[in-house]
Amino acid sequence: MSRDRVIQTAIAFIDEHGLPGLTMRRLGNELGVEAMALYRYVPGKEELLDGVVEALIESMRQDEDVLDTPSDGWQDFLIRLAHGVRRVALQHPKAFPLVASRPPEAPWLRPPLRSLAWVEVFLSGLLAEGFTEDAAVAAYRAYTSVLLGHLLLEVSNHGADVGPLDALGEDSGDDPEEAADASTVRDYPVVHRLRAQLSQDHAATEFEESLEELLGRMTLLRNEHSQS
Amino acid sequence: MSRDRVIQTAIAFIDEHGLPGLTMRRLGNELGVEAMALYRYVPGKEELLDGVVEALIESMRQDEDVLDTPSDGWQDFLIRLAHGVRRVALQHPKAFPLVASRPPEAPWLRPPLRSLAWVEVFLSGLLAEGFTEDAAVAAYRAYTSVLLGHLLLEVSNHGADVGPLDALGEDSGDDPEEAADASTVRDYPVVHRLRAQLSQDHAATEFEESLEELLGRMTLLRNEHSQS
DNA sequence: ACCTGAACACCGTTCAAGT
DNA sequence: ACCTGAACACCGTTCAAGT
Repeated sequence: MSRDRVIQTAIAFIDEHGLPGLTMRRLGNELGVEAMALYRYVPGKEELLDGVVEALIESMRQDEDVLDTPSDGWQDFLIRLAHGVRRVALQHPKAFPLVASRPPEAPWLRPPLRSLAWVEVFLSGLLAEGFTEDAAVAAYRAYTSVLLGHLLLEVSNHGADVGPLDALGEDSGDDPEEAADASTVRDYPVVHRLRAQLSQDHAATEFEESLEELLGRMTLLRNEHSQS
Repeated sequence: MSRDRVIQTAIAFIDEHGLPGLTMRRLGNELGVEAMALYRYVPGKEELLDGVVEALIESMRQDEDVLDTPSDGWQDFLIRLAHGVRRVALQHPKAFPLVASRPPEAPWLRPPLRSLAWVEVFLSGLLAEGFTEDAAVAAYRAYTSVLLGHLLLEVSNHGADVGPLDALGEDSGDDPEEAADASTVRDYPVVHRLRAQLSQDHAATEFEESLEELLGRMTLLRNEHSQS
């Protein structure tokens, strides 16, 4: 038993049962122990969740496709990092919203790149590639904003169920074909007509396009001299 | 007493005490009634929160600067709408994350524009302005993604405190000057050096810039013939 | 018609006590 | 050193009972 085992088990539990299902008592049970025993390894549930977030983003360190430092240009570097974050999000769709919703340690540690270690990697990578300090910081802000918006939406279309409360064994219930019941949709003719298009999943290509756009914006940033 | 009064009181309560502080029992108390009385107006806490989300975004209807239909071009239309959403987010920073985290009724009702009514307004506005159906749908996706990413980050730097759990009367504690304690920051030289820049708040101008970029992308979308 | 009291099955967390 | 039992102060929710 160790802090790390507690946190890894919590991640597995969230993946399987959803965030609202995670309980100190149930997590203890999963580990073959009473809930009170967990307090030896973690100060409380809040800190457990912070540990989960940290473990998730730190898990990118094991990802060989994510670089510590640019080796083939800053664009390649940022693309690899973005895909690394996306992989984490898609592997843990029910846990990822925690990365967005836990209060950050500092206002400038922005989800989803919210550890000092990764911010350091990001900024020093760009500086090494010729970004000014102001441009690197501006790039960090734009980058996190795009990743957060896209991944949160993508993940919510997978296993979301992330609200502050929700049943543990919730059976998905309604036929997906008629979610947001049809009688209401019919009152909105354009939505009704575009139903098919709206339901299509283009998350992957949208991600690539947003990323490309973002890199384009950064190229401009990089070549500006002053950044207000 | 009415469903609406319950929901409005819930919003005010969240604004003041934070999301984790909201409890059926405390909300009843706020209304001078026992918790059990609320169940006459709302089926449960889940539905209460859904009602809060709906009330928040529907409150934009009262906003005179937000148009129902484009009157001065689609760009003006979308800019007004974006500022309307941002105003709601900034007026209710502690409640806004609910808009992002409640499971959407359908996968194509994307936060923060997650009501049929507003999606209808959005899409029919763009169609009336010469967008093809595919372009309008693609625009909806890009637009929601940008708004969500930016506003969630902006709001989390205001009154966030939004995690699934948190103390009610949490005293903000640490000197903001030294959040994420300094001894650790010193281990990351670039972050340490760029501390000042990282702490600056450029949310408003970043918002305008992202929006401008987004509209630029949409102009291209609008002029394409086929959209895969 | 609207609200309440009492109860149920849960929570997170503390702490003295066991081994 | 590590875990447990019992307890405390809360939750959301149900339901018979009050007025």
